Amino acid sequence: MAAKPRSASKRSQRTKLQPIQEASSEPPLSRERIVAIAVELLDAQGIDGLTMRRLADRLGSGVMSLYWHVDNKEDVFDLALDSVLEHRGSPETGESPDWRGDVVHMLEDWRARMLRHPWSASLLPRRALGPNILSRLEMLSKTLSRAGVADANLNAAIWSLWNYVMGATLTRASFDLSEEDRAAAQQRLTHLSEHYPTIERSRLLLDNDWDGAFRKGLDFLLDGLSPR
Amino acid sequence: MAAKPRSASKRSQRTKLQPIQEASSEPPLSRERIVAIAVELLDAQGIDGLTMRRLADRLGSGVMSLYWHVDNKEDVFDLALDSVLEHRGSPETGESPDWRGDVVHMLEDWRARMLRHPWSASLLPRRALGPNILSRLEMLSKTLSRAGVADANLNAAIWSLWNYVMGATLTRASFDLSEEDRAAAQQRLTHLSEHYPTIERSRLLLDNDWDGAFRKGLDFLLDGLSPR
DNA sequence: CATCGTATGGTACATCGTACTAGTCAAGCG
DNA sequence: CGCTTGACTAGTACGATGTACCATACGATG
Repeated sequence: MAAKPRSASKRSQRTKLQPIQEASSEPPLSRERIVAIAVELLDAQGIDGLTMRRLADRLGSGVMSLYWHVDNKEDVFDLALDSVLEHRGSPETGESPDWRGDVVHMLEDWRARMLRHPWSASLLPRRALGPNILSRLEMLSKTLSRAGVADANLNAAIWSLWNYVMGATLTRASFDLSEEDRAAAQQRLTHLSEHYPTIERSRLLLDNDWDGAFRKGLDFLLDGLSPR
Repeated sequence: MAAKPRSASKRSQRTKLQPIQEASSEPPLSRERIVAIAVELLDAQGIDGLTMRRLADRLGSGVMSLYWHVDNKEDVFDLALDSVLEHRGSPETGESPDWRGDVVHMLEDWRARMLRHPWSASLLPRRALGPNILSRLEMLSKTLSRAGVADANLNAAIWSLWNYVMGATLTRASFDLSEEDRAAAQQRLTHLSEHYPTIERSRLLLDNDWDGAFRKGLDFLLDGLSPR
């Protein structure tokens, strides 16, 4: 009666030997393979490009076979997101004297990883507390604590940095997707410069130095966070 | 042959008089009515609860009639989002001496509006440069400029605040939706306190004072932004 | 009366996620 | 050896969805 395993791990505990799987075509299905191909598909076709049928096609399997390894499509999204946020805890946990540099480095890596897969930003609005995220939060917490941030401010400080990174990534990803919209917006804006004179003058929407702006804003925030 | 109007305004220019529309049941369709009901539906049923069929039902119209007023479902989402972000430019544009208070007030209003419609956060990842957002950016820009932020830092400052608000709203909305997940996470975390000792100790995931944390983080950021 | 722009809505279709069901194959056991 | 069992694969089918296409209705204008 093949009881469908509960939502948790049903991954092959890889008993003795995998049955040779002659070189014919496809390796056996596995969560890892599903997630990997899902990410490929998302990278290539965007968020709407991922359908269970396409995923199965690319894996050379039947559609319903996926559901043995995965609960549903939501599950695929969650796994794909988590795989993008991968983070191996730095081995030198916390004796570097340059705490600011450490924080900046970790957060820039975080942002860069997500921007390499722009669809990940639009998946953020779902619960996302996988081990990778927790590990990053832990690193933040430890470093800030070490830097002398007061305990009463610690949580607020962590969330501030998290929020900033999420917002910046989201903004960057969505603007990147629609370069022409931005042009159109600036167009409209120039046309309506009577309504929005200040942002028109500062060319807010034409400024393309996203990385620089991210770094600068992060510096503002860290300036404010630094214990005085 | 009834050329379908281009994507722009086809809204009734309300020629002379609407044809009485006897009290039978429904007022005529209009963009405004569609958006209003869409927001109701989204509030009640969440993002997946909005379907064109349901929308038409609630409006007492046929499904395809919607498409006269609206390009497609994406369009409905965009309009709904914009309607949530409504912003009437403050009449006292910029002579208040308390620039910090002005900024905080506007951003808190922004966040509050979005949290009143939690689905709006998950719509953010799309291009969203409607007039309401532009108006808020303009206000930010003007106020910061008045406060003495250097021109070279102005754009970065604006984006920092924007990013922070977006991230904070997104985080808050997604955590709010899954209270039980948070409990489960903290459970898992307590269990794995060896891996995440610092955030376990600071009870990061149990801290419920979102409003306070938002305000505190905003203060950090504004501290860093303030010209020295 | 004829024509046209505005507006409405029914039918139909392709596509989606996935429930249900049946199948295959290897390992364990009598 | 045959039988069972459990891990895994897959075809079929169903209900839901967005929307293209088409027919229609009606007031205003000629």
